[in-house]
Amino acid sequence: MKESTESLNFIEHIIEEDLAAGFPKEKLRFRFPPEPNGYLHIGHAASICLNFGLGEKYQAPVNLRFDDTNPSKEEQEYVDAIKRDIAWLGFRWANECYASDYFDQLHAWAVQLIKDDKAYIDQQTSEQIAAQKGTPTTPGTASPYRDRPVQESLELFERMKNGEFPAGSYVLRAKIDMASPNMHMRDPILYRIINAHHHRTGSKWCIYPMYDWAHGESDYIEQVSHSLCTLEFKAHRELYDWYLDQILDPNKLRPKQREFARRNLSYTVMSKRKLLELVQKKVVAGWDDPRMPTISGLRRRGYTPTSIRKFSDLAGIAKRDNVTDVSLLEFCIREDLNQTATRVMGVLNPVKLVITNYPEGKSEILHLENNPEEANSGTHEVPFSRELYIEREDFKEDGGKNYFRLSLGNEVRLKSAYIIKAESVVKDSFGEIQEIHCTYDPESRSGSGTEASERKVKGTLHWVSIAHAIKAEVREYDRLFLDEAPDSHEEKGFLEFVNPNSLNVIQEAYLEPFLANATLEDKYQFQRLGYFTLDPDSKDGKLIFNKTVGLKDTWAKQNNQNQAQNQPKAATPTPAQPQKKAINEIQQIGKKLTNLSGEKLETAMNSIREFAEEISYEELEPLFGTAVKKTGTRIAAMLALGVLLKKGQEKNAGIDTFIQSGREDENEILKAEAEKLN
RNA sequence: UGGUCUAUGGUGUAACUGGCAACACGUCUGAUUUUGGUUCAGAAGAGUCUAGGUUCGAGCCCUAGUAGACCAACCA
Repeated sequence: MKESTESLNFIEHIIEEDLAAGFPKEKLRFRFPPEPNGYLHIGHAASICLNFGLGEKYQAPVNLRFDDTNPSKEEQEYVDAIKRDIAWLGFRWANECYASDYFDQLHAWAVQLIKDDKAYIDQQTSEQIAAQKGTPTTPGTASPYRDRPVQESLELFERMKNGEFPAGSYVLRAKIDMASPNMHMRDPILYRIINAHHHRTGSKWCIYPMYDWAHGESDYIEQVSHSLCTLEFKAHRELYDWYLDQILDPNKLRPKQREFARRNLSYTVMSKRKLLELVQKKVVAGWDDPRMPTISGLRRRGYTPTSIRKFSDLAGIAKRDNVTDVSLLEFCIREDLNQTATRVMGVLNPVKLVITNYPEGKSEILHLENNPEEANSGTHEVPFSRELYIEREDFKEDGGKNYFRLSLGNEVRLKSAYIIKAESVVKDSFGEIQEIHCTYDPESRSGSGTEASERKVKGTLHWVSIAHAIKAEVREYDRLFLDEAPDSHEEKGFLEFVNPNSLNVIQEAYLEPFLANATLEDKYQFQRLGYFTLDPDSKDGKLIFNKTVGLKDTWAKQNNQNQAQNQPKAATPTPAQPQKKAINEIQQIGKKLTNLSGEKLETAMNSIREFAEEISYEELEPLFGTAVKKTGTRIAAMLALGVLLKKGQEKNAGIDTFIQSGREDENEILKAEAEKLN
């Protein structure tokens, strides 16, 4: 159970308020309403976790409802994928519903609307209707068919339903208000003719309800109490309510729509249309490509339901535009996998290491802890022998003092095995290292309890025995886009930011033999490298592992920083930061002034004086009116004024008043500066 | 240019009916460590878009700006 001190998001506040106002808790009901026209993504996870999370929190039913009102875009494949993803996330829906289940009811209500003279049949082209709609700033004009007699509309609607007309020839429109400032209220379309096979109703219908008509009424039919959707539907709310008003039985629950901001993730895109484009243009291998932000992509990549739910929880729900840093998602998966993943060893970029004093032909079985984070996780066996692979990056002939890995003459621990010392290298004619020759300390075997085994050495390396290693393909992934928000550029399409190196395939990695029995469900930590999971492309005899996410790597970070520092200054492109105006700088610095003291204060005041050299009196004058409590800004203004006066600015009434007010202020600094100018 | 919504450290969210701006990620130290992981201890970083106002007191209320988002599909 959650603690009562936990902070609530604004949706939860609304529900708590409703409850406090007397809404019965047992009538709470939610729904998640996807359109089956694409796969679910991490943005949907926000909505799924919100709705189903609310259901769990209040013990309320949550329906899964497919908004399947447009047969030309929707497919059974998507229905199946969506159900699979939600179930995988660990949520259980109360009912599996379809808007198409309500087509008969919706149609009956539409007929009633016509009879009530609240709807009419229009027979203009979509262009004509669009033109009459007006713009957000100018009112629309009425359709010439707006006052068609009720009986005539009724007959035409019936004939539409019977398939007597071609697609696009007639529509049913609500009769609301062509002058409404809300475009959605300008006689919106309720029904249109579509001749396409529907994944559930087949060819029964050739007229299909529009989203607004179907959605709110579906909520009503299911007696959903809180209909939560994303912000772009805010403007639809008025129509949602209008439709409800037409059919509402006052004895029944009236659903209410509330809107929250959709969740964006940095370095990716989050719209089904764009994701579909990536699939269709073969930028990625499919909806479940591990680089995709889809639930199925993340699953294939190795993300767990726990991590995704945790992410949704941490990211929260609010109403402002956002781009959540992907590092938060990565934190969530690392946190989960650190607790649960089995530790193994694998070498991705091998170099041969020979232990010269280890008997040829000998091998032994060592034991590797399955998970140091979990006390009873046990161990598994790993073979050791004279010839091993280690990572090429784990050896340098001369490493330097910050290099904890293997270098000539230095000792290092082989994880769960022995301490070794590098003695020499064998190179080919290009100078490339072929073999590293070392000696080992036979007394130092891990866990043997000997004094030598307890010895502290700086570094520990992972390794595999060449004779025993199994081969596997390993796929490493980088962000799919190079830009933090690839679809936020007006002049460039998101595809221009695709990262050409988002996939790196290692054809032949060497893994400890334990991994031969890996299953798709298993999660591994390749020690010192990251988390990996088996890809479904794996076949008998050919293992393929996906890298879910790397371990945090402070060493790599440190290296990158050093490299950046060593680069000549001209090569580091200074971001084209628009130069702030001097007056703004002064305001900025001034704000913080009252929090500073000593040297910092001195520095700040001096930089204000410097910036003041570049400003005009006209720019400064408005600051004289700064509220009394904003002392910092007033000090800054006083300092700047001092500079201007020194430069020959004439005193005037405004200046005198400002100086006088400063002299009378409680703040010592302000007082002192004002005195100087008096 | 009409309507609607939003604005809090680098990022994402909190802050109850006005009462010392909090948490997480990220960043940076240091300790521990047979994973340069984990864990632990700590630090820096915002005075809440701007300017007024109400108030003993404003991130929160009021006014006026500014910036961004959404709205004119027979899509959802």
